[in-house]
Amino acid sequence: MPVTRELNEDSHLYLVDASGYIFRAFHALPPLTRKSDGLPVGAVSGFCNMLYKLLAESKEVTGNGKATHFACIFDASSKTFRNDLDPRYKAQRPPTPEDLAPQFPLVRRAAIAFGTPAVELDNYEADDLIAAYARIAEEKGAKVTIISSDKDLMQLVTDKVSMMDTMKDRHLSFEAVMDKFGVAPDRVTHVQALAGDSVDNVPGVPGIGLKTAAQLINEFGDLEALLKFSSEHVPDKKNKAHELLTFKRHENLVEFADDARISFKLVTLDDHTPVPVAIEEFGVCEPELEQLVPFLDEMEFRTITRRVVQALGDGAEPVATPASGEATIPVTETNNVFDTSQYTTLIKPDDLVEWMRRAQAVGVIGVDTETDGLDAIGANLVGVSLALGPNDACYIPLGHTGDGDLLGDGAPEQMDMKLALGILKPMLEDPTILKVGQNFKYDVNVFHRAGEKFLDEPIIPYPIDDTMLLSAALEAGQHNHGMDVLSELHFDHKPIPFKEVAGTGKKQITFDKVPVPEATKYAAEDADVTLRLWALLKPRLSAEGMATLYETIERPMVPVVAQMERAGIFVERETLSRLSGDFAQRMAQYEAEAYELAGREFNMGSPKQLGEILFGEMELPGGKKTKTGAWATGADALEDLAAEGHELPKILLGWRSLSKLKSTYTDALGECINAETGRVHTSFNLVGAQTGRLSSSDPNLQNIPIRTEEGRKIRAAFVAQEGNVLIAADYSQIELRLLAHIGNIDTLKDAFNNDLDIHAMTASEMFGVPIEGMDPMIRRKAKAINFGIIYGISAFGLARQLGIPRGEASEYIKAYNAKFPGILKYMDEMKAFAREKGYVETAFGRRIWMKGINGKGPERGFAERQAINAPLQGSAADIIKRAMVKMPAALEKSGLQAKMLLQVHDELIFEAPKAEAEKTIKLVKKIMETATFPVMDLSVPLLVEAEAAHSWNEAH
DNA sequence: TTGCTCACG
DNA sequence: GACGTACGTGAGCAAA
Repeated sequence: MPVTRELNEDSHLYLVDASGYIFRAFHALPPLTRKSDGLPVGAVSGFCNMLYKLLAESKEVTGNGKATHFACIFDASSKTFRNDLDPRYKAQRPPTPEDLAPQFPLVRRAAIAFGTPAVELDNYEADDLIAAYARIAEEKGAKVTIISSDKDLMQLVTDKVSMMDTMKDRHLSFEAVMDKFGVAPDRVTHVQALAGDSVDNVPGVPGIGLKTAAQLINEFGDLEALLKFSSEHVPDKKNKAHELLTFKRHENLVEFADDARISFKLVTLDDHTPVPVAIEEFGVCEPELEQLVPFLDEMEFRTITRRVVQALGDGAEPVATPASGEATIPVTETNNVFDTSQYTTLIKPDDLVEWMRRAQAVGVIGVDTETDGLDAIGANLVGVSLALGPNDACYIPLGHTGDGDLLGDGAPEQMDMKLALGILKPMLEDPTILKVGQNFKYDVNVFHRAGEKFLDEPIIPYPIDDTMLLSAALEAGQHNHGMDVLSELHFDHKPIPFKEVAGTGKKQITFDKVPVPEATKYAAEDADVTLRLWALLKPRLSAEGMATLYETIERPMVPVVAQMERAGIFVERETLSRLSGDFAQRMAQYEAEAYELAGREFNMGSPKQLGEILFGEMELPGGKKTKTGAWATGADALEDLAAEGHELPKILLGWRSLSKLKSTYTDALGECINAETGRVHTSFNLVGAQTGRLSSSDPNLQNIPIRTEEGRKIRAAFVAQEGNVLIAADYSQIELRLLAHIGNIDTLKDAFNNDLDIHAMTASEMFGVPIEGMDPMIRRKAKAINFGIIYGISAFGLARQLGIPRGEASEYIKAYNAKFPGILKYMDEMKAFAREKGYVETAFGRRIWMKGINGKGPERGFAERQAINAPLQGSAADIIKRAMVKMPAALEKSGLQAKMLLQVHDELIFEAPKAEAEKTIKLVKKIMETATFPVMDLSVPLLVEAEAAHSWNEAH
């Protein structure tokens, strides 16, 4: 029990922001469940460890560090007086995760068990109580340490009050606050009131972020002074009222003054909150073993129980722990030693049942599937591997078809598929067991289909984590995220290559033919590596601030995209083969004409032979070499020649486009039609692009032709099935809109807010021509420039794109920068940010690491353009992913049958019953247009155009 | 396997 | 003053 003790100048009060800690621990620490019944206790465990460490340390530290008073402060309920101030406050908070909710009462008990008061007060947040106690302690001359990393508490920092982040083992002092907010702690609330907070839904003033807010407060002193100045000094047409107040900022400060005042109240902690327990009651005492040990025991925390008993007790062994005799090395204690001889092959159902029991006890399991093919939709399940700890992995052969007695022991070679899946299913769907995979979308689909086939109902693994997605969230741009790369990088261990077990080239066999002993080594190792990667990467998520991105965008994509891959899209085989024939005929004509002109036959598909003919034999002028010294025969070069009146290049261009369409699309796509479903099932790579975009392969359905009439005929072969329509919904100008928002460029924002033709507006501004009756060529130039901006423009690139001299392009860029100075500022900021941090960020916090940003020459220029483009392309990717994640539930809630089939970067394709087309379009548009909500409200509207039709060609 | 070319956003 | 460049992908073919 805490003791009563007066506070004076020698006192030191520790205040633990317990509620804040729980949330952070929950996301940062590996999930942990109580062995006996699966009760989730990860946050409780983290809390106990933290308390123990804190109490032990503060005992040892002499002088100011030593705690004389100690208390854990909790939120009492989710509703507080702030909700009455503004109903928006924290209104968008997602519901508490299921496996976190039961831990709150346990953490309160933990605090009490450690002999520290657990304090809370209805209608107030923990932060308010902390503010009140800190004030009281300070008035008595005591020192205060607040255990939290919550920025909302930073306003309390003084020379007596400091903060400590135990997870990062870091003290936050006056300087750290200055660093974060750009103002002294006592001005923090003023800055927050202006900048707002999307996490807590504090409105703030639009267009003012932390940086601007800090500048303004430093200039005007406080919020009221600033608001007063803004309302009293109306700027005139030409002159701003103050150097820091752009017209837009000034306008917003006047218009949203009330929001700012409300925000100020929301962010200001009430340090006169009535305290439910007198501060003198917080006197530190030794925890009482009689109270603490039973609690720790009940939680089944063996390690910490032992520690506590050794530190505080008489050396006696702790109370006996459950006698399960588990020998599993905790997954968190990974090492780099791999021993494939420890892997086991599971043949007997009883052994599998025992593994399921252990999975239950450990609470997290590495899972990998082996199949007889590469695509998750066509391939069959061959085996499953599991891992529960380093070198503690097994393989369950299920569909091996090799001849003979595979193990040579006369035992049955493998378990019955149906029986094994029946045992695995409850574990895979058990909400208290976390399934960890590498590229788990593949395994999700394999399990889904195997369940349907053998158990008459799908197996839907949940909950899951994906090491590939973890790696991409943490290190996009640094390397790719295949298991081999990650294993070598993190463990300096090269897993057995697939080729080693399956062979290569013609002799390659499918996995079902691989002898079980080799299959066990290969497959179990994959599960082992995966689980070790998880133990390494998962805790880094929160530590590096990437948990929200991963949990709200990346991981939820797995089931959504898996469903899209299973759905596939119907493609008319007849249309494709008719086109193939048509193209072949016309190519033959082109070939005949080309041979005639060249004076001999040659391979038109060979750039080498082509170069020799054009620039060697025919001696056409202007030939350029590629970097390897070969003649360049790309479309640009051929077009130049054609423009000079040469016939052969024209023919080649025509032949090339047909050849491309035929080989890549009309021929290849027909081969991709799945025999069972009659549809084409692409594979989406969730980490295909470092910017966060998806990529599509086998076949790539994100590059189906559209720009030419011939190409569109291919798109017309993608159709809805009888009674359905395809719906194509695409974001209009999303990257330019994001440029307007992120770069905070008023002219662009106004244009989008007034629904103007953005390219015409640009042209009008730059060239001083009216929008009405504009020359299409002028608009085209402006459009090219707008695109160029997004790509990190250069005079060279623009000149090439528009076919104009470089000097002219240079003039355009100058004119552009003069008219839209904000964009130059955006570009400089991105470059500077990338140089300093080594990465850039998207709107939703995705990080893209830049290689070579601090290098020199071309390498650096490349990285700089990337730094300009990546936040825009990546933010657009964030947004459409958010829409995709929300979509299935929204459709279901509206009772609509529509299925999402494809994503093409800024476009989603659905198939829906004809009768529901109208309603589906309406809903899809709404979800896509509001995808940033409630976390973010862009300063420009997002516009989605959607249409329904029989074919993809007509729908787009 | 590498380079070239070209389909898409 | 020259360097080299538009950003992000995947696939098929030729040529080694």
